[in-house]
Amino acid sequence: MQESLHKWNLTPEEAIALQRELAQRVILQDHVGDVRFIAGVDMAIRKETEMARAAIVLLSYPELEIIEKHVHEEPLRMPYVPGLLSFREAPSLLEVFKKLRQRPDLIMADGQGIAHPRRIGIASHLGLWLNIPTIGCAKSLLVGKYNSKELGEEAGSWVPLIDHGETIGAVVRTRSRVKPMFISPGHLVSLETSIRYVLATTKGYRLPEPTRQADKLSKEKTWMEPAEPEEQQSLWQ
DNA sequence: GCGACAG
DNA sequence: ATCTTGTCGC
Repeated sequence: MQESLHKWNLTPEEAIALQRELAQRVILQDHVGDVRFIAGVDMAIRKETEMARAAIVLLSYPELEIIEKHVHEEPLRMPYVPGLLSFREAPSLLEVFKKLRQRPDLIMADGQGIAHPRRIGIASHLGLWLNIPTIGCAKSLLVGKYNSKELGEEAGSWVPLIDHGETIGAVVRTRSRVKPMFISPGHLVSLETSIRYVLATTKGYRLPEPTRQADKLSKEKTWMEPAEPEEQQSLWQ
């Protein structure tokens, strides 16, 4: 069962205050046991219908074979606000997580872990809610700086991502001569272990398999029929 | 005041 | 994130 940490329909000010509280609970030491199952989560949006589709894929490890895949569709709840992504996407991701029959030992999310202004990106937030180790696998930078000249062009090379003197993640070349990924611990995992699992689950593509498969599933063309206008409602306006 | 800004 | 066709390269 998921313990309800808090409600989700908050104002931006309330959400930021909540993040400051929750960030204090994030654990950056490894509490990763035997890893046999890794889940990847992602969400796609259909602008015209304002529908969201959350997707989760469970892979075996180290084989990386797909064991389960599920989606959950619902109307968008919140607009996108930089720094508050989890309030837009996490509720849907938690819903689709409920469909898993096998509890994952590790979760990889599309977005930041602690590489966030308040050190609680969507991966950290999900980890706290589920009490499962999580890793943030973002395709672009939110905060922090890094030495791009020191980042090698070959797959596997990485440099630390630093914000105000604090190491908050790593910029990782998952594929040779391709734009790097921005990796950061979410919850219950160290940066070193985060990098290790990202590289161990990357199979010739820029995105590691868990996130790549979830991304693919979320974007599949077949969507549910749009709801009739009278049963549509914007929950944030 | 001016940019920057996960997805 | 989404919109949107072809195209260059391994």
